[in-house]
Amino acid sequence: MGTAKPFLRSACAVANSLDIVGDKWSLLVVRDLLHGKRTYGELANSPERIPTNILAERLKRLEGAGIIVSTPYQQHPVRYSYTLTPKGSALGDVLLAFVRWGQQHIPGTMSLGRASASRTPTTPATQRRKRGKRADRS
Amino acid sequence: MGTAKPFLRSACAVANSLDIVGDKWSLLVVRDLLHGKRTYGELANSPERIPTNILAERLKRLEGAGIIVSTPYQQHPVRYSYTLTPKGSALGDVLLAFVRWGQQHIPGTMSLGRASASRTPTTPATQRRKRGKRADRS
DNA sequence: TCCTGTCACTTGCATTTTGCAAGTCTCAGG
DNA sequence: CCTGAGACTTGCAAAATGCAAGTGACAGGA
Repeated sequence: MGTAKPFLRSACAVANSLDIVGDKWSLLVVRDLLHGKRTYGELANSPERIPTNILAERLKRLEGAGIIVSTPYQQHPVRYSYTLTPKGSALGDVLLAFVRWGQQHIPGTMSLGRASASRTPTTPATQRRKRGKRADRS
Repeated sequence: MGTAKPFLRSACAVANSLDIVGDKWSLLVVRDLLHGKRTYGELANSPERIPTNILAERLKRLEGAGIIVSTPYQQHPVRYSYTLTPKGSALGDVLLAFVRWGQQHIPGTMSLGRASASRTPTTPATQRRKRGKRADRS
């Protein structure tokens, strides 16, 4: 008997993509991860101020969807470091499309850093941000 | 001088784009419009079956955002025909990025028609679908 | 004329999903 | 012991979403 409902809404790639990352926060988390952020705190401190409960839920969802992986970087209070899988990194192209559209059609917006794409002659990768600006000495 | 808060969440182009089309339905409406659908009924009959109240609201929102325009094609019971503005058509690139990502990473998905982009050597535009009137009771 | 049907929306809720604030846990430092 | 920071959880109140049914204006037929 048939594979039980393979798709949520239809077989359309767009519809299915939106079922995974089609909300207001998921792609922003991916953007931050693409920019090198790795911890919960770094993600929570992005300028958009994602509510912490939503961040926690999105991280679980994205992991469940194979877009990110979490690896413990500390044991006792288990703490995870989040990074993109190839599937997640591939969303860079989508991000880039949004950046281009936004910059072109929403006055005043800008791309805070680059969104990494296959081979695009934009942003000469001249950005080097020191990580952990508040590297607590501990 | 009111502190004209220009941005909802931040100046990031991605965040602002998502504030406009970052929900589960808006981009599907744009997709259909890009595929040539023009009336409320055609949009409502897409395979994803968007709830009619949401469709009505999205159309208003998209028009308010300058992504679509509605022109009456009939007077007495005023009926509108919806079409994309250049700003809306430009979302084709975002759609295309989603299609590519979906096809690559979500097994079984496909692009129902093409999403129109600048210059991309994909999908030789070989689809011609006639609008059928019988949809229910199959 | 009256009845039926279609198209394009609206309205009324019930269910979900956000968002905000505050709380919990664990460990470090003083 | 006390305070504080990091990483999450929990508790709701406030939207947003989804479903079904309703409405208004005709077109077409009996």
